[in-house]
Amino acid sequence: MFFGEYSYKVDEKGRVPLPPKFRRELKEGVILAKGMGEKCIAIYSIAEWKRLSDSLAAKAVTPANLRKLNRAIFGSAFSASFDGQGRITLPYSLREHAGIADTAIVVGANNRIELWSEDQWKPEKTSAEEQASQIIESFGV
Amino acid sequence: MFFGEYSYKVDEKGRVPLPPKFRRELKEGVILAKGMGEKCIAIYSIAEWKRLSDSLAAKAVTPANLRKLNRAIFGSAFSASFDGQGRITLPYSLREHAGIADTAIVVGANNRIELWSEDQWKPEKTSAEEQASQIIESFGV
DNA sequence: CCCCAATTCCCCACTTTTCCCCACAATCCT
DNA sequence: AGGATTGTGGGGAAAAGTGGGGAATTGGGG
Repeated sequence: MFFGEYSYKVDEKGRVPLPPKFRRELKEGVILAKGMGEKCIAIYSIAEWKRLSDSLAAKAVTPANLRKLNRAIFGSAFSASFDGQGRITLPYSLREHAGIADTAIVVGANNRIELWSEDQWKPEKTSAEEQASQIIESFGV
Repeated sequence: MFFGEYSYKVDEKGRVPLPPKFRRELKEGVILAKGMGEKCIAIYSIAEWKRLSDSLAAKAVTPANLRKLNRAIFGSAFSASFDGQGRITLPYSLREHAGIADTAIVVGANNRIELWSEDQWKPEKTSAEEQASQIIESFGV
């Protein structure tokens, strides 16, 4: 389970550290993927990635459908592992998709870690918090 | 279950003690979160946090909705544990959100502990007491 | 086929922050 | 009154954040 919000520098080589608490759950490496629907990078543990892609594949009804799905899912996914300093290297295509230049906001989101550019994260954060407090108000959690 | 109101110093490192009575229920550590809607820090036991986040996540209707909700819930949460002196360290972002500088008011609120700055707490306290007495009146407890 | 350039990967180094331990004064309980 | 617990402060060791260098690898061009 991942939580918390952190800010890290991305160096010229596209390397970014993850919080130590996250690393401890990800010793065997990670899968990087485009954030589906959002302009961010999604990071999964290997196990979680398998679970996700399996459950997605099970939903494909026709073979053509499945091939297309596989292309979308696996085509934008990369595996990565940590260097001695606890950093992973972000492929250029993903950095570009998320608009990440020299600073990355690392957000724990339960079963997933997300990387955002500062500019994209600010509005997303406020709108997410608005939605959450609306739900709290109306359902009285 | 948490009761009472206490006042503690927050030192330069952002550490704050919790009342011994609270600590005894929280030996396995705590989850710190933003008080949604209020300018305070909310503290939960691990078990209570899981219960809350699960019941919130259950309210999401679409996958995009759930992703956003997870961002708000998990993104603003941090885990913390006690040092040998019974203190926890408050992340800077949470201290800032609550406006806590060198003094924290610790308030027991049933399933939750809240940390307030002195300035924010005073008006909140009076308005909470007013509302409480109104509610009690109208329900005739 | 060989060589060179560009990239990737791994290691090293430095600075800052965090974490854990120790210390002392005040308070509470017996 | 005395011992144990609690509130508060600080120091030092360890870890984390950041930056860079050089060997290994890859790909393309001569």
